[in-house]
Amino acid sequence: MSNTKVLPLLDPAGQAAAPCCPPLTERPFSAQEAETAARMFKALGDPVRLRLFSLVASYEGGEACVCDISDVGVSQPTVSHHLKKLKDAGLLTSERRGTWVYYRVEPSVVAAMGRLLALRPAA
Amino acid sequence: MSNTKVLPLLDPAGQAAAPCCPPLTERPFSAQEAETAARMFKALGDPVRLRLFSLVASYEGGEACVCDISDVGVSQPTVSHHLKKLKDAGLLTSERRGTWVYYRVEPSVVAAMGRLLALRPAA
DNA sequence: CCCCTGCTTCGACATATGTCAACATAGACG
DNA sequence: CGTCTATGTTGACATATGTCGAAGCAGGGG
Repeated sequence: MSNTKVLPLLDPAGQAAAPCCPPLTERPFSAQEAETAARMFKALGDPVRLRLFSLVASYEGGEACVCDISDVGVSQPTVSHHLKKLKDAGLLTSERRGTWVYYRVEPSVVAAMGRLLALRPAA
Repeated sequence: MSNTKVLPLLDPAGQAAAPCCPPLTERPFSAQEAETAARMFKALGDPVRLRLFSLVASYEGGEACVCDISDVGVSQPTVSHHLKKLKDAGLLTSERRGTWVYYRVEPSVVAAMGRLLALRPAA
């Protein structure tokens, strides 16, 4: 269960890993920043994708093959389609090992989304 | 007239806004949890809405009237339409004061989204 | 009282999206 | 090779979404 690296989420210094955007409260987003960030949020803006994503994220070992997470109430091609969207958005990565394809979460991108949502401390 | 719904995300009693869902990594989302959370992410999944949201979030005093943030490249009715979506998702609140309508961020909902994106420290 | 300004709602439209069945591809294993 | 299993791709289709112009509503001054 132990692991090797500290996730960038907890790093107080600005991370170069996920370049997209500053916190929402810091300044208005430019059109291009908004375009980039919206793509990530849109990827999580579907119930089926969100379930698939949480299935991968919470799976033992931090990765899951498609066969492990296909039971979300839609057909197999649809699962594949959604996984591709999550991958295109940078939220998941995939790797084929033998017969199966394993998906895992891309921590830096998720951490960037989290930082983007940070609000100002005290109002 | 339209299918405007009561906000499902805000508990009228508890301001503490029951965070809809556990962190993504804790366990797989149920269908209903995914439905609820996806609505929030979807609201931020459009570039124009994200710009409007960051405009409000970063505006001096924590609030902005529509006239202050209408310059995002779409028509004024479209701005109003997007603000309504953000409001329906529970991300913004609005208040009319005289001639102008002011929007501000609902911090508890944004915070809940942030918590949802938290990754495990070492997994 | 009437009209002007700020904002929302309506109606219409083009495009994007989610979904499935059918087909295609990639390895594994006889 | 042939075939089986696990995934991905294609094509089609219904629905959702983003957008605009026009019209409606609410307050504030003249």
